[in-house]
Amino acid sequence: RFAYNVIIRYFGHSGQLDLAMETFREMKGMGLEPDVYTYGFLVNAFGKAGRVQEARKFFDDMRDRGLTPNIPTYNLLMDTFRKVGQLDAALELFAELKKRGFRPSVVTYNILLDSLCSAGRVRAAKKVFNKMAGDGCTPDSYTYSTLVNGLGKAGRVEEAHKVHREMVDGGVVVDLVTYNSLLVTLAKTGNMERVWKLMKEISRKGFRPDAISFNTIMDALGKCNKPDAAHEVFGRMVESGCKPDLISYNILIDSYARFGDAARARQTLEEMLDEGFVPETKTYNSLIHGLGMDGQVDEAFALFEEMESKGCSPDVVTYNRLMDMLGKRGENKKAALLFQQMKDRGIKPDTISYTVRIDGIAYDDRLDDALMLFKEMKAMGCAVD
RNA sequence: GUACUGUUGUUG
Repeated sequence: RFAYNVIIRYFGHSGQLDLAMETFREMKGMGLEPDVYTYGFLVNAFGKAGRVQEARKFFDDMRDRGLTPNIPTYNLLMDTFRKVGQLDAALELFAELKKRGFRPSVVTYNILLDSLCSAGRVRAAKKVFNKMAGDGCTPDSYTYSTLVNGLGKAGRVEEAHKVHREMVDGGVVVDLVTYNSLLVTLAKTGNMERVWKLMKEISRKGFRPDAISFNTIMDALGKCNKPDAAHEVFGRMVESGCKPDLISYNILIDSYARFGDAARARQTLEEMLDEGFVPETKTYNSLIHGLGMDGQVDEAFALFEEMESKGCSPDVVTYNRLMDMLGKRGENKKAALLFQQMKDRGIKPDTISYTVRIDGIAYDDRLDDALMLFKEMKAMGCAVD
C-alpha cells in the first residue's frame, strides 16, 4: 500500500491525473484498502488541477469508507478551496473541523489567512491572526509572509511593515520569503530608498537576496518608467552572483516595452535567447505592447505571426492588446476580424476583450453595435465591471 | 516508512 501511495502521489504531483486514477483502481483491484494518505494524495492531485468537485468527492469517499480525515487531509481540501477562491467553502470546512473536535494546525490557520487575504478580507484575516496563538498555533514565517503579502496587496503598506517588525522583534524564525513579501510591498510604492534599506537588512541578517528579490525591484522600476534603472539592477544582480532567470528577462523586456523603447526590448529578447532561455507567450505579449507604444503597428503584427512560429500561441492577452491597438487607431474592421479569430481558435474573450472592443466601436459612434456586444458579454457569462 | 500552507513578470 505504501508503494501505491507513493506512486499516486507522484502522478498527482506531476499532474497526470489519469495515471493517478489508474493506479488507484489497480490498488483497489489488488484488494488493498486505500488509507487517509491515499485519499489525501488524490484530493491534492485534483485540487492542484483546480478540480474542486472531484477533490471534494474523494474527501467524502474517504469518510464513506469509514476513514477519519486528519488535519493534513482537511488542510488539503481547504487549500483546494483557497486556490479557486472559494472562501465560503474554506470557512465552512474550518468550522466543521472545529465542530468535530479537531485542533487546527498552523498550516490550517495559514491557509485560512491566505483565503481571507485573497478575498480582500484583510481585516478579518488580522482578527484570525490575533486569535490563532490562543488556539495553540504560534504564527510561523508562513503566517507572516501571508499576512504581509495580503496587507501589501490591499495597499496597507504601513501595517504590513508593522507586522513585519513585530515578527522580527518577536524572534520568529524569519526566512527570505518573508523579506521578499515586504520587499514587494515597498517596491510597489516606488520608494526605492526604503527598498534598498530593506535589501541591506536582508544581507545583514545573513540572507542572500535571490532572483525574486531582484526581479521585484526591477519590476517596480520598470513600472515607474525607469527601464535604465531596472537594467542597472539587472547588472547588480549578476555582480552579486545571482543568476537572472526567465522572469528577470521578461521583466526587463516589459520595462523597455512599456517605456516605448521597442528596440531595447527586442535587443533584450536576443540576449535572453543567447543565454539559452525560451521566451514565453508573456514575453511576446510585452514586446507587442512595446511595439504598439512605439507606434509600430505593422511590426507588432509581424511579431504576432512570429511568436506562433516560435511555438508561443497567442492568448487572450495577446488578442486584447492587439484589438486595443487597432481600436484606438479606428481600425475596427481589423479588430473585429481578430475578435472573431480568437473565438474561432477557442480563446474565450474576457471582460477586457469586450471592454476594448466596445471602446473601439464607441469611437466609431456605432452605439447599437456596442450595445450588442455588451449584451453578448453578459450572455457569455463575462463579469461586467 | 509516505502528505498539507507563504514571496516576483504580460492586456482595458
